[in-house]
Formats: sequence, structure tokens, C-alpha cells
Amino acid sequence: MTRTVRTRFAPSPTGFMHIGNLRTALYAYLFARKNHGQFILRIEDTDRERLVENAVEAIYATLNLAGLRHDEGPDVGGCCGPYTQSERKHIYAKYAQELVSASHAYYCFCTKERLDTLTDETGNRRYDKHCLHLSREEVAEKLASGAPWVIRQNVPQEGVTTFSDMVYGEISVENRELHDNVLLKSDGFPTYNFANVVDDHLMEITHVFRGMEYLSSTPNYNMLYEAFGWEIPRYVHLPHIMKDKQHKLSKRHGDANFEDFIAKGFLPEAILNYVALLGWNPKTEVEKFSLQELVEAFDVSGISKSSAVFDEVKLRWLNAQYLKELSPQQLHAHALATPHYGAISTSVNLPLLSELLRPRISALSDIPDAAKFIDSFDGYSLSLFDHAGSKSSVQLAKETLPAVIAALEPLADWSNDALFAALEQLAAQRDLKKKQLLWIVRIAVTGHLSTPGGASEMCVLLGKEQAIERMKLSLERMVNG
RNA sequence: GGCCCAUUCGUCUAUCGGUUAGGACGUCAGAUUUUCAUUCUGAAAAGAGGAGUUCGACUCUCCUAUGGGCUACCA
Repeated sequence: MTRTVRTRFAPSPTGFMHIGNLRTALYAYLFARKNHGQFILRIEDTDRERLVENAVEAIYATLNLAGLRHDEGPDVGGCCGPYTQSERKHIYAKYAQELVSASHAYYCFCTKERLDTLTDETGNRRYDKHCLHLSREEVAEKLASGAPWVIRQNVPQEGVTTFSDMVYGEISVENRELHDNVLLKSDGFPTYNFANVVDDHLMEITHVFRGMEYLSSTPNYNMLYEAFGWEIPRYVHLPHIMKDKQHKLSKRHGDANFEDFIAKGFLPEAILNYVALLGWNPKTEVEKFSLQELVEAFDVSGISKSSAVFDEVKLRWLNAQYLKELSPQQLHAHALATPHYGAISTSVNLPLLSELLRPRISALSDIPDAAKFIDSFDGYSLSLFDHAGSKSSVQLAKETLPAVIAALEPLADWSNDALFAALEQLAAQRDLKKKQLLWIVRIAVTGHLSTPGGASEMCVLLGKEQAIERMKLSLERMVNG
């Protein structure tokens, strides 16, 4: 009988959520959901020096934003709590003792100075099992004297350990390459190596999803499982997400965390979708997946072994796909909720602006640039009127603009249709190509090469008064210039 | 240095011994268009190198190169 699938996401609260972590969480979540299992959140706060305030809250917030609901965790409880490692300190101590009793671990009293002498010429340090050979009496004596101690794993130095990973397959390591890792630190907290094994077992984790940096230490974990007589979980090691071919995505280099991308105006579902595809292929040509669709499509066999470079350009494309599917009202709501509408003067029809912007931006942060013409109009370069594609020029603009103003000023109906009809008619009258005239009007009214819509749309957006005024100003500059 | 892992278009990837090596983003060129954008069509673009195994290798094996990871009382 197979056990219920249980996966976990076990971040340390050392800052915000970076993209690699998010993907690990995603895969663990997808796998659990796909297999009707449980997804557990565990906080690994055993390194007291690296704790960052509010980092736990940030983890909850991010998971929530991403829609990765956990079934068990510090905030929601569950059968196998507590889910914060610092609250489980006594548990690790107990299990460490158990290992000591069975000679799978031992007390070590070596000082940092002694340890430093163990560093070889290549800069490597390898513990020499010095304290393993202490007699029971000597250990008791040192313990009683209050000397600082740690508990180390007693790794056999002969033989080979082989394990199987669901992504990387069979991997073998010579035991003599393995170290007597510290299990329990002198502050009484467990190391990651130890806490992980104990917790994953106690929390009945069946599938361990984690970065491939743990591949080399997996034999150590397995020896621990074996020493306890516990069932070894299935491993799913994940390739790294890279900034470029050489460098891992790291928060130290600035970007690359989920919150930043949200702030830049990417939709959570687009980020998740993109990240899911980095290192995993769904075996179809479809690229757009909702979270639910990812759950259905997810399969470990599609995870690749090699690392993937994070490509923001493709993320932008995917995000644009999501943006286009939003209704104008939805996009408007999104835009208003971000700082990107902050700088835009309220003199224009903002909902209309949102609608015009929708097919033209790939992230909400594109808005300020796209809407710049609204608040910066003076002093644009008149050479914008010169455009070969539409056979337009400053000279032509100078000749035509008075007629445009004359035609539009009396217009009572300032709708897009009415404006477009009027301009079309004017073009015919003056024997101009529609394109020529529209180019002139659009530039005259916006002063920008690229705008979120055509001439008539820009007139509607700005409103009659401002549109006419801008045309007059543009004309004035041409005449005087 | 030692050990572990990886290597297909610029990027993400498909191919799990026999394909004109496919798709997507990006790029470029055309078409449509009320600018820009969207949309549509098309093009350029790849198996790190070398030995094997095989009738036949991108695919299997080995070597080399390159890149990454581990080698902490960090996770």
C-alpha cells in the first residue's frame, strides 16, 4: 500500500522569496495536488544568525499571492507540528542522543583552532574523527566540565553509497568522500542536514523537492535515515535557475525575487506560469497554463537536468498574454492598485487610457513611459513630423494643421467615430492620404513618436479642449520656429 | 585540488538509435492596420570536441573541454 503523497516547502526566513525558491515550492505544490496529497510549509530557522525580521510573514504573503495554499504549516497547524524548527529543538536533541547511543554519532569537543589545523594544502577541511575515539569516561568528564560540544555524524569510510533521484537517476558516491557532518550545533540547534531528516520523517514527507546543490550531501542524509531505520523518501532534485550561463540567480545581485516582479507590474499567475516552464516541459506545445492546469499537466518526468537561464523577455511576453485577457475594467483596477498611475495627471480619461494601454504593454510598469505624453508635451522635437512611412513632414504639418483645427473645433460630437470621420473627410478634401493626416494630428496632439493609440483616440483621451489647445501650440511652434 | 551534476538555435525546450533535428520567446523581412502595438505569413538560427559501440547516433559508452554545485557549528 502506497503512502499518501506529502511534499513540503521548507524555506529559511532569511529574506524575500527568490525565484528559485518559488519554483521549488511550485513543483512541490503541483506534485502534491496532482497526486491528491498534502503540501506542507515548514520554517527552517535553525541558523539564528541569519534570521531576518518579518521574513516569515513575507513567506506567507508570497505563497498566498502565488496561490500556493499549504495544508499544514505554522500558521494553519496540522498533525505533525510544530512546523517551525526553532520550536522543535528538544526533538532534535532526543534523536541525536539516540544516534549517539547507537554509535552512529558522537560528541565532539574540538575547538575551532584544532579544526583549523585540519585544513589541508588545498584549503579543504576534513574532520579526523578525533573525538570518536574518546572513551565513555572522557566524554562524560568533558560534558560535566561544561566544555562546548557538538554532535557529529559517524560516517563509515569504506564502501559506496548509491541513491536514486527522480530527476538525475542513480548516483553513487564513495563513502570516503563523505564527512562527519555536525548534526547538533554547540548552541543546541540542529544543522540543516539533521533537522531536515528528522522533520521530513516525522512529518511523513514522501517526496523531497529541493535544489540540486543537495545532490552531493544526499548520501549523508540516507545514512541518517538508515541509522534510524526510517524509510528514505523519494528525492526530486531540481536544476538551478541561472541569471546567465555562469551565474545562479541570486538575491544578492539585486533583482530576481518574486516581490520585485510583482512590483514591476507582472501578474502572479504569469510569473508562476513562466517559472513552471523553466526546467520543466509539459510535453505539449501549449505554454500558457493556469495554476490548475499546471496541476493537471505536472509530471516529474518532464523536469530537465540542466540549469535554465531566466529570460525576462519571455516573461514579459507571457505577462502580456495575461494582460490581454484581462477586461478593460480588470486592467484598470490592476493599474490603479500599482504605483504606475501615480504620476499621471487625472485630467484624462483614465479608464479609457487603461483600455488603450491593454494590448500595448507587457507589464504594468510600462505604463509611465507609454503615458508620458499626457504630462510632458512642451518642447518635443518638431522633427517627429518628418516621417517617410506616412509621407509626412514638418512643412506639411504647418500647412495642414490650421485646417484640422478649423474642422475639429466646431465639432460637437467628440467621439472617436466622429473624429475619425471628420479627419477622413478632411484628408479627402485636401487630397492627402489618411495616413499623412493622421500622423500629423497624432504628433501635434501628443508630441510623442509612440502613443497608445491613433490620432482620433488620442484626441478623445485628452479631451476636446486640451486636444485643440495642443494643436494650436504645435502650430505656433512651427510657425515661430 | 577532490567528488557530484550538466552540455541541442541568442534564450526556454522537443527528439528517449533511423526526423528535411520540431515548437516558443527574441531577431529580421513581408502583409493587414488609425501612429505605435496587436494580428497574420515567412526567413535566418542548434546537437561542445574526439574516440568507440552499431547497418545507422543528438540519442548508448569512454576521454577531453567548458559550465555549475558540494567540499561550514549556512541552508
